[in-house]
Amino acid sequence: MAKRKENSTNNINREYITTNCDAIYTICKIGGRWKMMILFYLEEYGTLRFNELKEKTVGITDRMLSLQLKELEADNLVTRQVYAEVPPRVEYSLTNIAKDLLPIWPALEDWGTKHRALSAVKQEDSK
Amino acid sequence: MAKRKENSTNNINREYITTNCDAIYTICKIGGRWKMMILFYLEEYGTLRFNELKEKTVGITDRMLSLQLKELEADNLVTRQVYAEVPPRVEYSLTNIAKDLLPIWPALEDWGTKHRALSAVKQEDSK
DNA sequence: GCCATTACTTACAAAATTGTTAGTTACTCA
DNA sequence: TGAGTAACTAACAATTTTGTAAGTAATGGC
Repeated sequence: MAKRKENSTNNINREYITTNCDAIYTICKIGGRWKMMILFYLEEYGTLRFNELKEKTVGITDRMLSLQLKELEADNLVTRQVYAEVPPRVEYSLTNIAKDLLPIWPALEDWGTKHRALSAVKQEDSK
Repeated sequence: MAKRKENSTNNINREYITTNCDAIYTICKIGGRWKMMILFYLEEYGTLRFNELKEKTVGITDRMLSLQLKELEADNLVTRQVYAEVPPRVEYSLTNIAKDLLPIWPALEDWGTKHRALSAVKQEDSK
């Protein structure tokens, strides 16, 4: 997200919706293109440096990784540890509240798996 | 979503990610601005007409409602019943696979509630 | 014939997100 | 002196999503 126009209808609608529904609020927090992948890898490895995340996250660019990490940090889902070295070393890891998301993951995956299978069947049917 | 450019990096990344992670796939299916609200109201009322959905979904326009419903239908989350009357009557309701999402809802809400509370505290702290 | 009704669609515009390319910083090591 | 490194940032462009405003169709009732 770049800065948003405070008073655009678009932004007003988003605000209204996320303020009134905590489930949508949740989806918004993790809905960025690369966010769930980042969370996933941080969960798997515990702590990762910028470049390590970049290698694992196929297709991501420096810029997007930086943006997504910054948002995750601002949302308190990820912590950023800077070591005063040169070249720099920066380590990212999950916060506790981010870890609280993990139990929901399997349910999301299962539904996705099921839905995908169902869609595949429908595709076949319509041949 | 309007039609996508098949071979844009943007689209390729999305495809790749959603193809390789069912949890992200799930989030994508329900991530449209108004989709969760629509699903929510259909769950609450069982069946709703276009205009009924529009009244309940504060801020939505005809166009957006139409778009979101069309995607939900294409994704098999919503069924569309047309009655051959004039003026037209069209009724929307949830499919079974959409209903399978409902058990995940509370977990999403709880996390959102918790995260929001935590953020509020942080706001206070930094004053 | 004219209006009202419902569920849309169309053409356009604004806003938000994502991607591309080329830096920058500050220090270390050869 | 000059290259190399890690973790970024900046300027810009493309793509995607969302919103605005104005129509359309078919029919019943006046």
